[in-house]
Parts: sequence; structure tokens; C-alpha cells
Amino acid sequence: MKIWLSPSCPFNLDSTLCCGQVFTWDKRGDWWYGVVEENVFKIRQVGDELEFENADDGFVKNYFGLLDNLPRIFSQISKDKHIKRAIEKFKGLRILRQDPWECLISYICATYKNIPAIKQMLLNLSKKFGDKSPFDGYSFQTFPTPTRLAKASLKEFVECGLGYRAKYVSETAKKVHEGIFNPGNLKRRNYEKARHELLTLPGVGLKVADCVLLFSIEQLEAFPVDVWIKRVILKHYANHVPTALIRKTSDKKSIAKSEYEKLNLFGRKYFGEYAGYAQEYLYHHERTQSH
DNA sequence: CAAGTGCCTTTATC
DNA sequence: AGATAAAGGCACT
Repeated sequence: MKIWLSPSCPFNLDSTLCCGQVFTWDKRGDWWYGVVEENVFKIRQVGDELEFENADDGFVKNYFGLLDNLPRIFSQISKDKHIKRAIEKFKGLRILRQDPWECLISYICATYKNIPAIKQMLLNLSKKFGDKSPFDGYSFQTFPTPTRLAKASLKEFVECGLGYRAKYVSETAKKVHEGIFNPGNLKRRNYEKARHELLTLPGVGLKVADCVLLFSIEQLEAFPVDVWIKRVILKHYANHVPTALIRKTSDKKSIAKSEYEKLNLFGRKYFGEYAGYAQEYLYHHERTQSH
């Protein structure tokens, strides 16, 4: 199946899948292969033509954020030359609508890890606990269900390379399996309430909560603050935050909770209701810059 | 090539 | 309240 992208609907498949918001996609030849919930499908982009197999039109449009009005979003977040430069470079990068459960586990695993290592951990989890799902002559696995992860041992998680995150994933999986926590229900809440609920989970702090909200709960105002975004703010937005805060955060590796909240609030106030889009463009721009 | 640093941080403990 | 340390191990330089 195909979708033709109009000029008013910019999309860049490579930027969208390479910017570090999702970790389980795999490019083979010019096709991207992905597993979303129970479904394996492939997709490729040639210019303004988006071609895919084994998925329907509506799903693709929703999952890849093609229903977001990007020109409108750009006009709202283009507050200065730095964000404008990032947008110019990666125009068409979109926020995905990931499966909330997979997104939650992904970002619990992602704490204090680099992206290649995160990909490896999640692949290990899928291979060990997911269901086989062959497609196009390749072997794929679905992301493990809450029930399957709730039954897994800590040792098995450690074997997947999770390290100290093993107990967080285990306890969170148990809560979801037992119905104490339902990631899908977060969509019914507003930003503050959904964030508060996420923070009750072990291994979920402010950063992880904001990532889950942005990448799977359609809270486009969420503004995750990691080391890269901290760097961007120090470099380009120092005059927008108190100098005391800049001094505090500049020479420390990690940031305290209160500092996180201040930087997060800056992002949301400064960029507005689509701050999450601004975050992802700035993040990807900063990470791909050669230093 | 070895060793050091960094990693889309959270939690426990002062 | 606020600072500090500890927690896998992989990837990159």
C-alpha cells in the first residue's frame, strides 16, 4: 500500500526512526522492519511516496504521527534561530505513537544507557520472552507481554543485560499484569495526572515519565530533560533561566529533581503546547552534531 | 589495544 | 530539603 505525502505534510522516515525515540526498528536494504504489538510490517520512503506492507493505512498514519499538523507545530515552536536550524535540518521528523506498555519498559531500560546498548537489551528481551513472528523471510519477535515479563526471573533479566534495572522491569511488569497499573489508561488523563501515576512505578522518575508521555501517550507538551537537552539549554538558552540554576547544573553530571522541574518548565513555557516536538528536534540535532 | 569516560537516571542514604 | 553515592555493563575514544 502507498500513501502520497503532500507538501503540507512533511515526513522523514529515517529521521523519525533514527532520532532515538524508538529502539526496535531495523533497516534492511531500503526497507524498515518494525513490530508493533502483534504486527510485523515494513515500510520505506521514496521522496513523497510512503510504501508499506502488512499494515493498513489508518494504522500507519496514526503510528507515524502523520495526523499531526506539522506546519502548525513548526510555526508554534519556531521561537529562535537554534530551533529553526534543527527543524530545517530534520524537517519531517515526527513523534511516534508507540505502544504504551513497550514504551514504558523501553525507557525504564534506557536509564543511564546509550542507544546501541538499549537496542541490544530490548532485542534480548524480545528474543527471550517474545513470540516468534516470521515475516518476509526474516525472523522477528513480538515485544513480551506484561504477563510474560511478570513471570520472568531477575536472573533472566540480568542475562538480557538489564543490570540493576532488572528489578524495576520485574516489579513494573507485575503491577501491569495484576491490573494495578494500566499504561493504556494514561491516555484518558491530563499531563499532570498521567505523569503523577507513572511516577508511582519503580524505575520511573521524571525523565522516564516524560518520555513515556511524549512517545506513547500523545502528551506533546511533555519535555524530557536528559543530558543532551541540558547541554542545549546551557549553550543556547542560558539567558532564559536563572543564572543560579545554570551554575548548579553546568558542572554536575546529573541534575536534581528540582533542577529537572525547572528546566522542564522552561521548555514547556517557552515552546508551548508542542514543546515535545521542540525537544526531539533539539535532541536529535545536538546528538548528530560532530564535536 | 587498554583504560577511561559517558550513557535519553533512579533510588537510597545521609 | 538538598547533596551525595551507588548501581550493570556496553559503546566509544
